[in-house]
Amino acid sequence: MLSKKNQYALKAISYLTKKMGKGPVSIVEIAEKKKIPLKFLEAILLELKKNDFLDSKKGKGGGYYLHKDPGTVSIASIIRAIDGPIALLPCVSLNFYAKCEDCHEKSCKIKKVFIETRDATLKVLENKTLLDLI
Amino acid sequence: MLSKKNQYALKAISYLTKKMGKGPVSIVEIAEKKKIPLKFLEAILLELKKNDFLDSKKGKGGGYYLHKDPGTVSIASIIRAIDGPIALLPCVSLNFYAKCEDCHEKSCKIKKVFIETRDATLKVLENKTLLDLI
DNA sequence: ATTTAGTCTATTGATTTGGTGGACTAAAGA
DNA sequence: TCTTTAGTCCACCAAATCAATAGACTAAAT
Repeated sequence: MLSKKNQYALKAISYLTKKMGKGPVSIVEIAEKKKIPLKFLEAILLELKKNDFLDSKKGKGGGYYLHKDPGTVSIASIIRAIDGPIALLPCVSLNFYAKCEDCHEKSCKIKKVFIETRDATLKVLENKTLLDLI
Repeated sequence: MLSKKNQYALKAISYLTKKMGKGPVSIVEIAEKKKIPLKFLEAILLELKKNDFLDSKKGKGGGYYLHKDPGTVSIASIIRAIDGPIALLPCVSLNFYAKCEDCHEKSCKIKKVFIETRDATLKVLENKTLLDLI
């Protein structure tokens, strides 16, 4: 399951996608509209900004906004930025690979099942973008 | 990602599937062969037994064994027994459904994406069985 | 009766999750 | 230039979960 943080992140960025082109949106507005704890959302938006999904403007009239073409931002990339691996096993993760100890069998059948699972999952998540959230 | 517990569970049950028909296998043997901490494995096997995946025999010559047709035991069912939900959001889980607060929009687009994801994932995990692990 | 092997309860240390509080900095506008 | 607005950064926290471990108990075989 995705963490609450990730669920909030998706709600927030989806909201910003809808509001795209209408100028920056304040954290307070997003928090109220999407019912997300303010300080928690603060941290989440900052993280999304550091991962280059969002940009922000300080001071009056400031806030966060999406600065990328929403059609090019995959849902998979957002999940990876917030929660990390999408694959169910470290040894089949494309972006967070870690070899599993004692899996000396050259062709681990467990691995095979989870590669197939990963591919099925990613086929959806890599091809869905922010546009699919609005 | 699957918990370590779940990874151990899969290794253990896969080992027992290979050894099927050859009588009970002791926890100690499984622990050594699959490099799983003994006491942790103990708890895991007990849980798998309580979920009716395994049966056991006490005393000398005892141990754990698979008592079901391995072709009928899906990988999805094992994951659910140990880690719980496979879906990425509570509100799209088939077996562990929980409604998400404040998702008053009748057709939540986020939900839609994750239903599709769930279905793609389950299409693999529901159709792979213990036979695919050996 | 002894050995073997599973069962049950409970505790534990480390890490992650889901937050909160408060000080600081940059920008706009009067 | 002062005030207000709004993002940034740091530090901390309680509760839950994870990954085990310890030890006493029970059932079966010889």
